[in-house]
Amino acid sequence: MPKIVDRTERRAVLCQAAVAVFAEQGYHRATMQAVAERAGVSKGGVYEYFDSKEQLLLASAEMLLSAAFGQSIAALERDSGTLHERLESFAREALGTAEDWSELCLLLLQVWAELGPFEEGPLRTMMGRLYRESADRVQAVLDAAIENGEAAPHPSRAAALAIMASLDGMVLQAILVPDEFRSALATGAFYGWCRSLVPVAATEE
Amino acid sequence: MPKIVDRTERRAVLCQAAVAVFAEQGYHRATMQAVAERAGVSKGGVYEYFDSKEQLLLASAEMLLSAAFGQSIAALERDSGTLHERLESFAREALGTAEDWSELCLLLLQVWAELGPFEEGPLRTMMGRLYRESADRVQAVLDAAIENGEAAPHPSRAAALAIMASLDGMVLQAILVPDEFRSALATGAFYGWCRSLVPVAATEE
Amino acid sequence: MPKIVDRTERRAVLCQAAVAVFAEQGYHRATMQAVAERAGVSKGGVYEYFDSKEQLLLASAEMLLSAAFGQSIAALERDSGTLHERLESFAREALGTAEDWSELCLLLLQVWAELGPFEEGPLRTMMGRLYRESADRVQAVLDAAIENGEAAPHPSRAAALAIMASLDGMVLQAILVPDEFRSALATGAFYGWCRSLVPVAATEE
Amino acid sequence: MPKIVDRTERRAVLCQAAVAVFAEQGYHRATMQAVAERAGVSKGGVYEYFDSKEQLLLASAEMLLSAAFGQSIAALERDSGTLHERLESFAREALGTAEDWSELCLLLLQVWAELGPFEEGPLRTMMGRLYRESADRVQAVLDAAIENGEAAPHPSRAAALAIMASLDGMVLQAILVPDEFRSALATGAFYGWCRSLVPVAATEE
DNA sequence: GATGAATGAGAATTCATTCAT
DNA sequence: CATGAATGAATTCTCATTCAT
Repeated sequence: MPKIVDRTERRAVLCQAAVAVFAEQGYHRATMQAVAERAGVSKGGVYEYFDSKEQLLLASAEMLLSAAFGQSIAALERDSGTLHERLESFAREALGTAEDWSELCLLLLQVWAELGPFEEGPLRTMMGRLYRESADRVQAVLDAAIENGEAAPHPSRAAALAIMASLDGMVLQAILVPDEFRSALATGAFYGWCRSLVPVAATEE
Repeated sequence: MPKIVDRTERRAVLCQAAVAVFAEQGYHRATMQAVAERAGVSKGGVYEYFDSKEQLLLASAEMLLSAAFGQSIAALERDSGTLHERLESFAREALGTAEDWSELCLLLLQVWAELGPFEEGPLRTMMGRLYRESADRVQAVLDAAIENGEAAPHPSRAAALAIMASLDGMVLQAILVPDEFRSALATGAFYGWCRSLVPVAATEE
Repeated sequence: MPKIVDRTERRAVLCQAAVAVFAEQGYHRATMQAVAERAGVSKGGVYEYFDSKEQLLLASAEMLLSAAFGQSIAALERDSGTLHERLESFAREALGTAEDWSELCLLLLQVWAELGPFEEGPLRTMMGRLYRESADRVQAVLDAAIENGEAAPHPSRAAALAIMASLDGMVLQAILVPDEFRSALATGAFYGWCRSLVPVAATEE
Repeated sequence: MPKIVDRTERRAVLCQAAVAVFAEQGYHRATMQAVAERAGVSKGGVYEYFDSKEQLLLASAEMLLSAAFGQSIAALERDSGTLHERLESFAREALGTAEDWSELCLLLLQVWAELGPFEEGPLRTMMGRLYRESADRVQAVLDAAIENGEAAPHPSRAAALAIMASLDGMVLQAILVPDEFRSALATGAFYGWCRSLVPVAATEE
């Protein structure tokens, strides 16, 4: 009669611990020991659920990032509200509040550093997929807005990528120049950028 | 009479080797041995010029990044040409050609990952200073353009930070979704974003 | 259920190995590798029980020296026998037999060399405490003997320190001029010195 | 026309520097660099005069110790004064003043630690010779005193070795329990021990 | 002779991973 | 399943020694 544990649940707990520790100490400086302790399990226990540190990073990153990206883009895909309103919601969701955001930013930095210069690798694949999917969804929203005349016709892929790029640039500002980041947040700067990148239809102005 | 060596020159050579190796393998995976070999010196030789791996990263990053940032922003600060022309030059300089750019991007990712969540640390200080200085110089250009009526009055700090953020976001695209990056480059997307972020004066249009 | 190990027992085994290796090769020449091999564990295994080589020396020295000092002084503190008899027992215990003694001497030399010129440091503290405690106990025995008239009244602290000093001087002779040491041992020289340093009461002679 | 330097003079300067550095930092922690700097020469320069660090220790120790031992024993060998007076002079010379003494003690500790458990080795040979010569000279003084009736007949070799041992024990106290050492010095304890170890002729008392 | 840059053999220490219990 | 003791490869950094100038 083996102890019944929900493996999925357990993996999630470990991922959360891993995210916290990796964000705090950096992926390479963090030890499996530290992750295990944070999760309240033994060092060896982690290996019941993940084959290696690398896989733990992969799973942790995927869990956190797909949730975060999904949530913010969902705000853009809502049925209700004008495009501008939804862009503003998106900006608010994406940048969120300082605490979670900070952990997310720090983990992103760690993941980015692990991408490496080569095409291969599961981390690249996952991150690339996430990036493209996110850009696709943003672009779809923009295309729909162009379709129904809310936005002026413009290269929507470029705009989508510009929005993505700005968002990532904000990640860095949050970490590197937090005071500038906070004031940009307060003045709604990121939302403003999104707006500038998406020309509205002439009639709507 | 000891062997004559130009210590500054020597440090530069080591930094170049370090940049290449750190970009290629990642800061933590790279060994001092590998850097030394790349530079054509012995393991111990590196320590004649840098006290630790950390200091090597700091010096390497500072050397590469201040050169790269300086060069591209200089294009923006030129006397000749319209603001738009200079923005385009800036974009071209900043994104440059694939080879050097790639190394720069990869090193940036490594440096970002080393920033850590704490306020302290020489790497943070250096990077923060570089970031602020760059933003300051971009902003100064925008302010001058507003002054002489080339650009419409607008919050220039926000625009400067938006340009910086977009640029950093491009770094990531270059590594993470290189095909999208290349096509964005081909269509002059980054330049377009800079333009959208800087509203021109009504008369000039 | 993890492998059951008695950590205290394990530390003791490692200390014994460390004592042997440090005595044989000298503290600085000895490698952690060598200690580990002597103890039959892997290099990393030592670090499960001691944080550093320095701490290993500290623990090893404390274990060996407190045992050795304690044992010999205990012979002096016995209830039975005259002061002279107990001084002789003490001398015999302290100088013991060649084998253990030699290891003890060699380790002492290593520890002394690590004391350094500064007041601070756990090794100094431990050794200072051990020295004072030993001197205190010897002095207490002398005071008791003065009290009950077995020994003539005399500065007992000075005598205790003289005995300690002579003993340490013997350590050096054992290593440096072993033949003289052995003949001094054979003629009971050290015991004789102790006697000369402790004037007997007039009536007892 | 080679620069004329007095090699013997130069060696002496280097030895003095070596003594200071070895005493201060310990033989193994001290670097040749540090010794060279203290002596005001270049790192490579030391090797003009000594083939290795080990030889530098050997020469330094011999220079310092033979001078120190010689000087104090000379006080014992003087023609003028009673044995007791000369014993007192000896004690004063040997323990000297705190500063020089401290350096001497610290170097002794370092040398002792380098003796190693084996019979061979130039350091052992030198130190053994020095020890025996010193003991011989002390013994000769005692024998002469016995001869002329100043001291009672007694095993003079044992007394000489006891004096040597006590002296070495003082070295340790000076380093390990400096406060006890200083008070022992103030009360003339060491001289007292020497006296107890050398029974005077009955008539003299 | 003197210099100090360069070398490279080591040594302490860390930590992902394994596996006996 | 879970534990945590043990492993050992890998890495940073040190420093005695050499040698071109």
